[in-house]
Amino acid sequence: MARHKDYDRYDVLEKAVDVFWQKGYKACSVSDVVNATGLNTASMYKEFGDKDRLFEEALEHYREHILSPRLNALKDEPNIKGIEGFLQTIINGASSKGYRGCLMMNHLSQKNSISPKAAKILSEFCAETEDLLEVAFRNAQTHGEISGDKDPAVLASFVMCCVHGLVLYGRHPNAKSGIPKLRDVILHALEQ
Amino acid sequence: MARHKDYDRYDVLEKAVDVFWQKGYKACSVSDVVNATGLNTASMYKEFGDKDRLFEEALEHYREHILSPRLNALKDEPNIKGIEGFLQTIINGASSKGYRGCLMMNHLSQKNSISPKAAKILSEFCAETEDLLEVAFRNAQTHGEISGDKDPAVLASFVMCCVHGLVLYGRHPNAKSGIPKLRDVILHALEQ
DNA sequence: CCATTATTAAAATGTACATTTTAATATCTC
DNA sequence: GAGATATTAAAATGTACATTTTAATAATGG
Repeated sequence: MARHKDYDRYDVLEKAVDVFWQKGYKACSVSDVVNATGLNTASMYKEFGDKDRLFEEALEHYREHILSPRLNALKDEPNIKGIEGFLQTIINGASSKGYRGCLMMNHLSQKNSISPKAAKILSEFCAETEDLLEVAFRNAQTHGEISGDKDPAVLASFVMCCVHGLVLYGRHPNAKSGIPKLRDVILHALEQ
Repeated sequence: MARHKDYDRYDVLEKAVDVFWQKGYKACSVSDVVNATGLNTASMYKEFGDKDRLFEEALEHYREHILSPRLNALKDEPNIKGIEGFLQTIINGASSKGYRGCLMMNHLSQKNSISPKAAKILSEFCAETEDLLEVAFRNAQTHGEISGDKDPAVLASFVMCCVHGLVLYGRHPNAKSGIPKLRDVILHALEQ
């Protein structure tokens, strides 16, 4: 048998996520990832195949370890409370200093530059989130937390749209201080 | 004296906007622009200096000929009607087929890849738009179109955030059909 | 129509990058 | 510890790209 790997796949992906997040797919070279991880170029290619696969794995890692935990709140409490908690998390992020947006949403406008599989990962995560929101809104309606007139699908779409907006709007350094105030405006749209 | 140019600056910029819009700054090579315009590489560099300046000029062209006309509605009618009209324009765009987002907002998540001047153009346009919205909201309040309790700056920030959201959310082919329905939800957030 | 100057076409330069190869080295099993 | 096999370091390959240069060509004013 042969020696063991000198690196940890998890650690490598953490760093890869970091660099892709910071620079974006096109502007992030394999060398950048190699430098950030300390890993050897050959090992990088042996482990991941090519840059596309590396990015796809980084996206999966990001979803699993960064995004999914945020959805758990929505899964555990599929009601208004869960929705408000979810929204608050996004707002806290978007108004925080050094905010870098979301690795996935940052690449929505670069769908043509990434691999089809990577593009699919983005789309599917967004769709999954919107589905969870819709379920939560439907529950909220059943329990009288929101008006029966509302369409849960439309509200889910609205919140999703706001999330996209917050994530992008949070990139304006000047706008940050106003972001927390948006919470009540957004929630008000759900009422009556 | 010497011969005249064989190309038209306006036409070149139209095409450049188109290609940068389609591919994004990093993924769009100078050759791409050269091919799209039919212009010669040397002429391109003679006319614009380098890729950064070309992109900056494309952004200015885009602002002047594509974005500014949309703001005129808001300038001409700085009130609820103007705001609703502005929002409707964004919604129509985002729900249209083959939507490519906004050349400026597409690059918000790539601010690190573009020149500082280009980044400034993005920021300033967004700030200008938000200012116009705030003025319109203030007027609307003065004329009793919205409640006196509301903070015009917060509402402007909210609409701006929704615009960012619509522009990004419109990139999901599946979400398109639901976008027009968001109009009423967004407007409802402004009421009472 | 000539001299001037700008525009062009095409090739050249140099760099950054994705990816591969080569050679050396480490460690696991037996 | 010997052999097998994987991991590494470092150099090499080939391509894409931003930018420059060279040489040829066009058209304008006098």
